[in-house]
Amino acid sequence: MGRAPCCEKSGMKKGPWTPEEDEKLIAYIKKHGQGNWRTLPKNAGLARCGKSCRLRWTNYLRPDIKRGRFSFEEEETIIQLHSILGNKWSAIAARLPGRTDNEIKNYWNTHIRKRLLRMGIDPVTHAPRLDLLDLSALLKPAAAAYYPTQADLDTLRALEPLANYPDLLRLASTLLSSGPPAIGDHHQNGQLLPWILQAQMAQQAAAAMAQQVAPPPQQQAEQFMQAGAACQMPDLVHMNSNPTTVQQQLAAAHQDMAAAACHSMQPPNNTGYEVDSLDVPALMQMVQAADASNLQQWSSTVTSSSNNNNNNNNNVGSGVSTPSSSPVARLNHSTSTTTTTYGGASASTSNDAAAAAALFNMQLSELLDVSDYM
DNA sequence: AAGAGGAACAACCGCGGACGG
DNA sequence: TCCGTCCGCGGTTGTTCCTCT
Repeated sequence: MGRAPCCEKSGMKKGPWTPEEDEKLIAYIKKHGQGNWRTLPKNAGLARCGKSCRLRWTNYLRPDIKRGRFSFEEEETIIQLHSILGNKWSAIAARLPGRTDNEIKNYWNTHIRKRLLRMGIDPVTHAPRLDLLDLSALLKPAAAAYYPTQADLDTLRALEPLANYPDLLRLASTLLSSGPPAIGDHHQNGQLLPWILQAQMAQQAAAAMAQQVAPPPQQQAEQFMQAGAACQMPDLVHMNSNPTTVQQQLAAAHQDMAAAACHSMQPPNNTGYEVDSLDVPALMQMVQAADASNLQQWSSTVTSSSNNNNNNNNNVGSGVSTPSSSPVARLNHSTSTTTTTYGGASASTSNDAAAAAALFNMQLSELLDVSDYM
């Protein structure tokens, strides 16, 4: 299959184009328009193959090409579209007026891809890179105050099943990247073990519940709501002490994770972003309402959303969100949901799973290095 | 100031679908 | 239906520019 490269004929020039060649090509296309690329070079007096002419024209000489740095909105659009379309550069370029597929592809490979990798996000799947999440690193921030024992390492090993919940792991990654001080606010002296232990309890409880006859998701959500209400746990530091029921354990873990999420979602003060005050109780209630299966379902949304072109999807789990002002947001968001605040947007929704998803949904704007655009 | 290494970008290569004879 | 050609796409390479030491 395939065909022989057209440029292998003798006499065909390769390499960078000269201004004279550019002028010839532009003049010819202005006069005759785009047409048969194979015969064009001969007619235009160019010692190039038609393919080379076409690429030069479409990627560089076309008058409607917008050159220069990609705007933040363009970049966000690219990431959003890439999470849906994959490496369909031409399809992505079709939604970015003035940008060529080649330009977008190059920009992706040289800028965005590296940035996502730095953030621990797989640029192919747009999911957290589980292979890079070294759970032992969870202990490092606390190492100064707490030297891990063998039992702690066993605890970490027990956490392995959490890989089923990549978004929780992303949360852990975010915790790591946000550093000990933010965590220390809720965990004394920056110790992560309480959080880890609670996550482990959540995992065990989820397994225990899975062995029971699983009620419908809505019923499960109600159970968690009730459990959350039964637990008096505004005290985030001590709420993990002696939970007496499976539901309490789950609720406790969920609550602590919510608290951690609240902290992890607060961008550093020097980003220039303004974040509305977080309604922590409301957030915790949402997390309590979202059972493990819902979270898993939410996580799986990433792959399902990339397999269909459901314009109603909110891209939950993709790690990418888009301001409502962007072209993609106009495409994908049928509601008037605002994404500029973390807590308020979801507190009023009746869909608990979606609310939890929104809770964990990271703002791309904050994840990206905004200073590039300052 | 000069060289090395990395980043950025333009251009090339190979493949495969579409289409007409 | 088959075959050859055109065209476009995605991946890769090569060159230039920039930064750091």
